[in-house]
Amino acid sequence: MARKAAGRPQEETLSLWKREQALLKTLVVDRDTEAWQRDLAFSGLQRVGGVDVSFVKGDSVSACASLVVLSYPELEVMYEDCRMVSLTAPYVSGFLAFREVPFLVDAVQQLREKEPRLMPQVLFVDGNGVLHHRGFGVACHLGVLTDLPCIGVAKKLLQVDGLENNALHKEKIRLLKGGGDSFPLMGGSGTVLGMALKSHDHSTKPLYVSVGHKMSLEAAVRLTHGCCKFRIPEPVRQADIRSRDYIRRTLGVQGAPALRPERSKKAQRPKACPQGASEEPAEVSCCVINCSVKSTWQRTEPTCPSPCEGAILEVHPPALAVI
DNA sequence: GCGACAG
DNA sequence: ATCTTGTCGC
Repeated sequence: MARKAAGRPQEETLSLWKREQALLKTLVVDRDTEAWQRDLAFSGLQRVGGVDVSFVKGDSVSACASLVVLSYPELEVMYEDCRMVSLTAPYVSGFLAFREVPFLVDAVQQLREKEPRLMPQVLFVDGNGVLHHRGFGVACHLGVLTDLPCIGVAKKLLQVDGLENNALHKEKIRLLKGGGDSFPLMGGSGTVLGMALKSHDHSTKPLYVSVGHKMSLEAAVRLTHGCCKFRIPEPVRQADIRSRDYIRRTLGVQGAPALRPERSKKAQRPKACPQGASEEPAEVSCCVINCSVKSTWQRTEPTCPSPCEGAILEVHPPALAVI
């Protein structure tokens, strides 16, 4: 049963979301905080993570959230966690995080509790970081809430603060010679918001890299290039492939195209395969912990008839918003 | 009516 | 994000 998309949020909700973004934005660290980030070979970096959310085609509510961890520099998958989720917030440009980030935070929290040794040292996020309407895209949001270094990687240019995908921009793209070449994306205020990166030699379309959290733009661009076997950085690419595959396996061969949420419970088992122990991946329990952030959407729209002001009393890394 | 629009 | 097969090229 394909559920309908939630409509556009009320203006009041968008105001609350903007306030939350403004508050959390003050916690973003846009410089290198780890030793490996300043090393030319990234020595000390062993695990890179990627997250993604894939959707069920006729359904804008059912989706698969995935978190993968790859070894660096080999880029082999060490950990994979896919789970079906029901999205409550609609997609609104500029507010992507309110739709997807609660489930990604949950996935990181699971990993932190069950397999802390596999915690990635940096997370690649499908979407922008500070290259955003209000300087706080999904990569910043996830970074602040998890306290992990994050890199925003978008496939299309978000045209904000004077940035335009115009003829001049396209010409700059055409002038990129080989993989690793990039040019700065300067906002109207004179600030460099991100970089357009040719992720490998034969890629026509660039990647738009921006700082998410706890990492400089220079290191973010260099590491992104270092994680690209193909156009899309391998951590995000694997998260995407595996989440889509998970949906196909879960909803595919059943005959009836109807969604069966009860089946997903059985399938909720992330596999951890440290050091290729055996062919059979170790089972990891996967109970969902309700200690992570409730989305503002869930707090205000369906459940709170009276405006609960979305007051945030306390924020600290990992910055978990508390009502 | 027209352009914009991360995922 | 998703709708969609084969096809052309390295």
